[in-house]
Amino acid sequence: MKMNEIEQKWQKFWEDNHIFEAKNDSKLEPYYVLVEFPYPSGSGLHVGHVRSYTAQDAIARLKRMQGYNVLYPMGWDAFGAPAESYAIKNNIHPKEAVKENIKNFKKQMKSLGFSFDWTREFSTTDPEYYKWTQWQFLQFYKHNMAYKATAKVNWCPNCKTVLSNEDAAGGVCERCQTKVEQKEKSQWMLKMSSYAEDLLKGLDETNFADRVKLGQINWIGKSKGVEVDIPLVKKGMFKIFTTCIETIYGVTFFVIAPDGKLIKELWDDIENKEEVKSYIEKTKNLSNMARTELNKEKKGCELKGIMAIHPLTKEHIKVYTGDFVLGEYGTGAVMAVPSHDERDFEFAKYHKLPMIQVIEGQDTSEKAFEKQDYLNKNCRLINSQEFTGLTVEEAKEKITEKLVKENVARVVNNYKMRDWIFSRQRFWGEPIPMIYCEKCGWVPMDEKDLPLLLPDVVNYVPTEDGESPLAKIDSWVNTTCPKCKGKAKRETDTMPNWAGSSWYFLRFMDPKNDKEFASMKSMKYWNKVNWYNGGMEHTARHLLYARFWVQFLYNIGLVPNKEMIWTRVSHGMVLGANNEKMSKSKGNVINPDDIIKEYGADTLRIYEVFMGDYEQDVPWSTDSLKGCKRFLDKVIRLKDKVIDKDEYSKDLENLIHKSIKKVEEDTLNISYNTAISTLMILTNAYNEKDYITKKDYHLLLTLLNPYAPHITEQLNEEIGYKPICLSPWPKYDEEKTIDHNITIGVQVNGKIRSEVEITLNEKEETVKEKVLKIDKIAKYLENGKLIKFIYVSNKIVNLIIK
RNA sequence: GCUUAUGUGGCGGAAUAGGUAGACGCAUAGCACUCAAAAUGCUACGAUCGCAAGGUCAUGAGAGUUCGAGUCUCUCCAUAAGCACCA
Repeated sequence: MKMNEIEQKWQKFWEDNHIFEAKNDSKLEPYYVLVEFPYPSGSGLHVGHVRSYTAQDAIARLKRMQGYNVLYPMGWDAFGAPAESYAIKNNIHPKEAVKENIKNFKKQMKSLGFSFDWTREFSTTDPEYYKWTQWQFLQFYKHNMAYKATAKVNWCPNCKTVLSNEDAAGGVCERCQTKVEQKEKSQWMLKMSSYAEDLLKGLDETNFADRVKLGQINWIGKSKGVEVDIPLVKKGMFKIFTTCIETIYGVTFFVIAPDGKLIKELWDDIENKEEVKSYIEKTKNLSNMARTELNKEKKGCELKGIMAIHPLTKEHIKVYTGDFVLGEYGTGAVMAVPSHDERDFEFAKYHKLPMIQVIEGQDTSEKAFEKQDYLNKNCRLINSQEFTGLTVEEAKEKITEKLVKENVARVVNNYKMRDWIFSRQRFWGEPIPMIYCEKCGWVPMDEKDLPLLLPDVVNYVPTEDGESPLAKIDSWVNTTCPKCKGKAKRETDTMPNWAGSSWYFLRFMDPKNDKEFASMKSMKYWNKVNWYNGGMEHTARHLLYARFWVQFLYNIGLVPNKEMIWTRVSHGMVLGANNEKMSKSKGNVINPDDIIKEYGADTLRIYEVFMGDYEQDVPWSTDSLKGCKRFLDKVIRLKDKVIDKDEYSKDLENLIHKSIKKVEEDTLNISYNTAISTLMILTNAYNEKDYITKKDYHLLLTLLNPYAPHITEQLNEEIGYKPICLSPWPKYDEEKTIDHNITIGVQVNGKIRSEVEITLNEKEETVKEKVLKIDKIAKYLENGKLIKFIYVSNKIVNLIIK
């Protein structure tokens, strides 16, 4: 039988017998294995996809054999800009393009024999699915978690289009290389910032890898500090946020953001309005990149007429605006301590402002003495009235205490994480189900009218002023207000790509439900995603969005757990043979179809997990792939050595039990490469024998099955066993994995000189006796005296000889 | 600049409650089989000195702790990814 016939035969068998279909009403323990569902691009499945799908497939198959009711689903994350660009270019409706691509992806996946439960398949672009995405958006809105606000977008003045951060990388438009501008647009926002603390705390209820947790923590960016009221000489006040309250006596000016609310509040009292206005204008149009170019010189502009009062010394202090202060973070204003902050230092130098050193330990005439250098070094305060002489750490506490007591400050936390900008000026996304009525304002659509379908239009190009293409379709835009029934217009922005992927794992638990996005009963049964795998690039944002979404649903009582994902693992990329990212332009792309055709699906699967550490990037090597083919060929040839005997060969027993243990542990421990090498060792051991028993062979095939399911099923059938996919995973006997005779190293003065064979847990005396009898060791003893005999049970012998 | 990760043969990588570094695979070379090739099998394969026995040096660099360090501590260096004025 040819390889591809074997593959097709078993793929058909699995499908015909519904082997991989998960049951929602099972009595068995559930196990939910999830891989990030792909964006079905026109270029087809990437060998990188194959790597993670194979890895997770191995887990799914193993867990199934262990008797779990395994859910291993697959679907499509098919909204997004690439599909839209493709559609514009080829003049085809994205819906059609997506359909084609999905078909191709699915065919490729099936040819690899992944054990997905295809009965649960869906695409985020299915109206039956995005109906619920829209419905959930309405819940956000109804619980005051969605609001409209102006936010900056990347704008290409040449293409007349809004760009994503990715497309605006480096501050230029990816398509035409024009400099990207910042444009203010009114957009829907989700109040994610209010979940910052919960998202941090929730991490304790997960089993994410440390580096994944860290990614989440960094993205949330919590900092603890003090918010201080700063009164103004004339009238009013503003607030500043600082994490370094100990430097408050070093304040020589204040800086407020040019882009925040604060400057507008102070506007009336500003005397040099023209100058300030032109500064604001100048910074406003700069993209973030251009702003960082100004890094060297801290310019900015004094706010004449505004004079602040130092909260402790009561001195009068100047106020500036400067674009290094961000309107969106903290209070949008900072206290400037040039002696102890590099940015403030440069600003002060530029404006020739005074500096006061308040922490001892370093000269501050040339550069600031910053917190990373003075914290926890027992540095003491100077020039700080009654706090002089205290350590930085003491002063932090005492100064805060005083300010809080005087009721001019509060201890607060700030987070880098902002609210989620939820609008996209694009066609190919979920329409936001909101309606604007002149009389009633923003009104949510009636839930029973969902889904709000994307219209079939011919032109997907955004409008001249950056509105979504939907804005051009009058028949779609014009509607009636659900409240007053008067004339109204639909929101024409669509949701971001992240929306559909924020809850898809819940839908997989109950994909056909047309009453709710998923029933509580199903979600309670499946409980949590046991194992979630995806790329490193998604560990920060996608995971954070998904967790936020789930926590919100939990808080309004719609999901059973605050965290619905238990373990998250991130895989490394598969690079081209030249160690660079695979790309068409570099000509280093490997198409899995070609590999399957030439070497077979099982070979590709084995190679993908054997190629290296799963969490690290690895370059492609066709030579190594051939080695995996050789391994499978060896397994096939072993069949000629099989004798009809239904027990393990005695001399293989120990190795067999060790192998079961190791393959099982490694597979569930993301050490796929060593699981394969264990199987290679077992195969080599079989190969050295003149014959092996049927049972020996069946065992090898079973252990190998999660990785190479086709050929193992075939060989297994040929020796007369029932299908592996219907058989249990073998159990190992701990007692039989133990080696009773072991060889350990013998060191002289810490250097390996010989070895000695001992029995397990052998007593020191007899080991010593044996060691001293070794010729080589005896020789060392002739030239010196044995000072000390070190024996670490079952590990090593070390003789100290002088 | 900050954060994180990673540095082990010609290559991908094994090995961490500190205990024989280089498992497994690839590449390479020699041999066997063959008219030949492929496939397969056997042997060698970190560097270096030596005919050999054996020795010396080796896990990015340098120190340290230890009977013993790829693994622990400190100081550097390099590479990659992410964040980039977060007060």
